Amino acid sequence: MARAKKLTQKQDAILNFIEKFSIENPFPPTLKEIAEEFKITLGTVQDHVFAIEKKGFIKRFPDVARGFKVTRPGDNKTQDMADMIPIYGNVAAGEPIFAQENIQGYVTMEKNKAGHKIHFALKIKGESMKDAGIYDGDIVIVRKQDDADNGDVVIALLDDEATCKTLKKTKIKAYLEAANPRYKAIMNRPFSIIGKVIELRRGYVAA
Amino acid sequence: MARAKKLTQKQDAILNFIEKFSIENPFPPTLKEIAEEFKITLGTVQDHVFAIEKKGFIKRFPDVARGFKVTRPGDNKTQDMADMIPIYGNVAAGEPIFAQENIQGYVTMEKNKAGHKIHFALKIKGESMKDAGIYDGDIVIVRKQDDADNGDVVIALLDDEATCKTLKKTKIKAYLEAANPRYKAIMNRPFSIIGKVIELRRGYVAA
DNA sequence: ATTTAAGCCATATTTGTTTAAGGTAAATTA
DNA sequence: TAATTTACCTTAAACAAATATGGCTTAAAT
Repeated sequence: MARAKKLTQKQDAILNFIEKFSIENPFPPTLKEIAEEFKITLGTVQDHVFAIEKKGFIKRFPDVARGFKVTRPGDNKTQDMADMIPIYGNVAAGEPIFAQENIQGYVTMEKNKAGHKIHFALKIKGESMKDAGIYDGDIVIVRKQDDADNGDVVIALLDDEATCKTLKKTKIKAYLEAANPRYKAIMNRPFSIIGKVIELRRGYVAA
Repeated sequence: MARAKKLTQKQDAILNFIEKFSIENPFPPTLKEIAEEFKITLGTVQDHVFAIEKKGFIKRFPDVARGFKVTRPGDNKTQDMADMIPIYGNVAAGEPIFAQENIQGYVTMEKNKAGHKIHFALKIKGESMKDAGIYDGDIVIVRKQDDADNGDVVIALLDDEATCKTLKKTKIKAYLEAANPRYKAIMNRPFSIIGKVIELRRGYVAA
């Protein structure tokens, strides 16, 4: 079985350069540009690139200018670009949540292949989800959807206020549960789900 | 004032192709590839590309193969504001942490705040920081630095293994503390700090 | 009515980029 | 010890790709 061999130091450095270059520029480098970076000759770069390819870390497109593709074994994720998605502050009841004035900033997120504006972010207020590791001030990234599965952490609209809770579904009914013993479950009030939490982010840099 | 003019249908189609091609391949197309796609000649493509550039939707790099950059005047929020930083897996003692083979993926991060390659990300293993809201499988974003303040969550090198702990500093000595009563503080072993945790990310999408 | 822009074409030239083919030396592996 | 791998080199040739000219037609703008 073609097990992925390890790269040598030099090969690793060159792979690094190719990747960095590809991120900082809209295209991969040429062999010559690699040669210049490392102050070696074209022929030497050929050898290195060939070796790196043989070990399976890049794919080459024959006769194609800048024809590299970094294919780290075990990572099929195409890292193209990022989207900026808005962070909405938690607002008082009655006020519109998705208002332009309510945007507190942006976070970056890997671009999703399909949907476009289906994500947004929300700043968490309060301690009701503390036992699920979601703290006051944390930011959750939400995928818009009007239903979710049992046990999902969701953003629900409750009396016109957005709240973060765990969704519980029984055969009889659905309800919202906090992750903090000091809060009780919300059983008999109407709510609607506006999205599912797909990621949590917490900053440690002092405000 | 050079206001951004609108593209014609044809120009828009070509711009779209360039963008799509750049996403589906690791490099932008050549003029010839565009010509083949639209069944027009090279010269015609030159005209179109020149027009598109003049209207500010792409940037061209002179004499550079595949030297395109799509710069839609609308989404300046997208590209230039994010950096891709690598996620390193937690490795066994003795093995190099910052090796290419150890990169498990990438996360996006807002650019600037600080310098360039001073950030990396690490996947957390274990429950030792659970009471600080850092769970197994979470990803922490780390700023490289060899010292930190009392109370900072840091990544430390302990017997050649990277570990996430809270740094405690007394007048007498510095030590590492877990955030889980089942783990005791690491008091009398040598360690070095490799970075400070500045952000936490947790994915909720099913594995 | 003249100019400008949009779409097209063809050909030639220059530059960019990859590929080919050979060689040297030191370190590692069989 | 012989064979392989790594890391370099040089030179030439082939191919890829961008650029330079120049010319054609139609529709819209001044």
